[in-house]
Amino acid sequence: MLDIKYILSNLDEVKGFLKARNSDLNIDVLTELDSKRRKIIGETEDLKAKRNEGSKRIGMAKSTGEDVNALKEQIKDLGDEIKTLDTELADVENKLHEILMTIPNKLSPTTPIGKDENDNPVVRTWGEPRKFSFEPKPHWDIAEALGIMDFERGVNLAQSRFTVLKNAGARMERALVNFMLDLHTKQHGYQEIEPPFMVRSAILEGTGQLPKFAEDLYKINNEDLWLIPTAEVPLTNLNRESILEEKDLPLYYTAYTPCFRREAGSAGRDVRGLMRQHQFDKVEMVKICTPETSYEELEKLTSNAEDVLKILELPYHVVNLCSGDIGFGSCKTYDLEVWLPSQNKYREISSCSNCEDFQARRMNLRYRPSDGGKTRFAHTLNGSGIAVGRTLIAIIENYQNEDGSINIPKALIPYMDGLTCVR
RNA sequence: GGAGAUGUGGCCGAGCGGUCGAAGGCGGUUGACUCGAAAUCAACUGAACGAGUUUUCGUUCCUAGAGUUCAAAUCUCUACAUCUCCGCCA
Repeated sequence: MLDIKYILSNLDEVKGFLKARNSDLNIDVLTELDSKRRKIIGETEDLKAKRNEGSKRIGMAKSTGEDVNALKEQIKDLGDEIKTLDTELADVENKLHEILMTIPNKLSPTTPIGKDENDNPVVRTWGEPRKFSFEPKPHWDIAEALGIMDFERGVNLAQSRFTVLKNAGARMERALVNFMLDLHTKQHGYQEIEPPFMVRSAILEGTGQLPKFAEDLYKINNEDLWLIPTAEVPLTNLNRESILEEKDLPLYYTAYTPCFRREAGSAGRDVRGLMRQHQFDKVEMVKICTPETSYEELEKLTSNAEDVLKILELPYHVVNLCSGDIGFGSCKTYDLEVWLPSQNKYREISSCSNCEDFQARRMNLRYRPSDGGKTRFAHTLNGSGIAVGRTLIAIIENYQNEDGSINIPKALIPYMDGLTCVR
């Protein structure tokens, strides 16, 4: 959520980035609603001050045994007037809040302007795509032949876009989770968290998935609980509604969780294989820091994610998401895209974002500066560290051999009890 | 799931329907004392919103929401959470 004061005093700027985001949201109503709000607050506070004073006088009169009926008569009607105004005020504030909650974040000056994913500039590239002496197969062919993935059984147990991992496949998924968590906790300084996998609506509003993107989420029947679409949600909300001390910042959190997404609107995309599932595993990284350091922290966060790919020796590149492709709550996002030989292109495997104070304002996450000044909203960042299922895909495809076996990346061998090859 | 108890500021803990943002303590900050520290003493010590913006004034917040009243931390109702006992269960 953006600060209403910021919006009203920078209307043109706000309209500019709405346009850059391909949003046709009309924010002119905000001006009117806000002045209406101020007017009602002034009126109701005057009345309340009058009532408080009257009530105080009644109290004093009563203690000296005076008759208070006349005084009561004087302020009797104030209560009704106040109630009417308060209701009006609540209406206006709800309307205002509703609109504010649907306005996307502003953009960093370093976020390129562009229409869609084709306009995302490549920032850097790491590694060389391997030259195959044979036609590389897609991961689903290899994995099914090796008996480490069962797509039919996944569908049978749940529905399409669910998969069963078996034997070395299941084992490698677990190995990757442990490898990533060890890397982030031991090398990168993150605290390991295991959060709830279901959260309340207010929590999803805090990070921005609600109210706008309910159709992407799974909701529990008859309860105010939703399955998390990413660990970003519980991790970022971990310190919500509190005032942190600057000396305790930055906070680094990492967690492994399954993620649940409806994938509404992606019909027909990546229907084969493990690429786009309703349930997938992810190791997430979240940071809470001061405004002064958040862009520096974004660079570090991104390189923490890159380290996973470097150590696993998977070629990738980093793109800077343009204004038309960037997420609702992010000011700046780097996507890591890993090389997939069967598709002959780079595919998203991590997304690292600086949300500045957008989420913090929604969840009332503040900190007190060391100099004792006024409380400020913290900055929040999140990044995949990284998507586990897609890493498994990348390993299978990049490490495949002509005979259908797959080598295990060096760094992963200890996590596989010394297994060097799945055949 | 059933029965009972409880829910006050960073923490502990008072609080008769009236002058309570809330006694007292702990913690924290600053100052005094000290070569320094500890101890001691003193002062200060929540947030948000609105108006003015140098000092200020007003409103709201005692788990959340609703109600009674001129007035609610204090009374009523509902929800949620915690604790104890019983049941069930990984």
